[in-house]
Amino acid sequence: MDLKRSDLLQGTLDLLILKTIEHRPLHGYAMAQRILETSREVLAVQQGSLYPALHRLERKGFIQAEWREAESKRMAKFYSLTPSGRTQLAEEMDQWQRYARAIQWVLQAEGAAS
Amino acid sequence: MDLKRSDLLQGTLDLLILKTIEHRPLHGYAMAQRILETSREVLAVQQGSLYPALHRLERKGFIQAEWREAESKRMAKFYSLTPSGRTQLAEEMDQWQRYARAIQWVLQAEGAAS
DNA sequence: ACTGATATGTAGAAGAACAAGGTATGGACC
DNA sequence: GGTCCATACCTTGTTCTTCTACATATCAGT
Repeated sequence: MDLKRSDLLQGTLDLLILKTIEHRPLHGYAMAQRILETSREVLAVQQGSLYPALHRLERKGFIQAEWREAESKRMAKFYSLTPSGRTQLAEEMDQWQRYARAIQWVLQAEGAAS
Repeated sequence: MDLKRSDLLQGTLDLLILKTIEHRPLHGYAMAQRILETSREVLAVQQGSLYPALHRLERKGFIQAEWREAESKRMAKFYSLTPSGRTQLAEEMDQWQRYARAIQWVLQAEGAAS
């Protein structure tokens, strides 16, 4: 019952979103599917996390939206990276590598001297 | 001004603490130093994060405290892993590896088909 | 007597993610 | 025509973690 209730590492959602639309615009629903796929079913982004995050990123100017017709023939909001979003993506990738490496170091540290 | 104000990846602090006392008891202050060292100055655990985390972990039964004299000749609270804490550590290490790998997969995913 | 490193702690605020709910459209099937 | 499901968007309220900033005390050295 005291199980982890978090599907995501807090702080990585923005990075995942930005990365997912790096090469082409996508709508929210498709992003979640794509992240689930590329993470091999590990990272399940909830809609209640996704949409607020998209609005946050848009407000900060990192992504911009445009209504277009999706493959399904339904209207959907396609988000694409802005130039500032591209910069942000690069920074967040750096940060992630930095933290992940640092944590790895701690996990591999020797038991220490007596 | 919109800089990341987080020194840590949310959700990893417990893991770092548990790992740091895996082989010998330590007091809080020393844990923070040790994490800073082993992470090569990357992970700076704030005192306002550390002590509440220790109390949380103790309340959950993962660690236990004992007052002892530190090298400095001052009294300090030494925390050690309980059996249940050892199990928890193993689980959190698994989780971390799982997530880190998954995120790496997303970051390395191909730009996708047309 | 003062300073700096050691050592523990709390209060308040911010922020992210989650659970759970709601709305609506298009296609397929009966 | 009616029903169902996958698609697609969104919000509200809650929980949890961490941060900033502060408060306190001891010990060693000057």
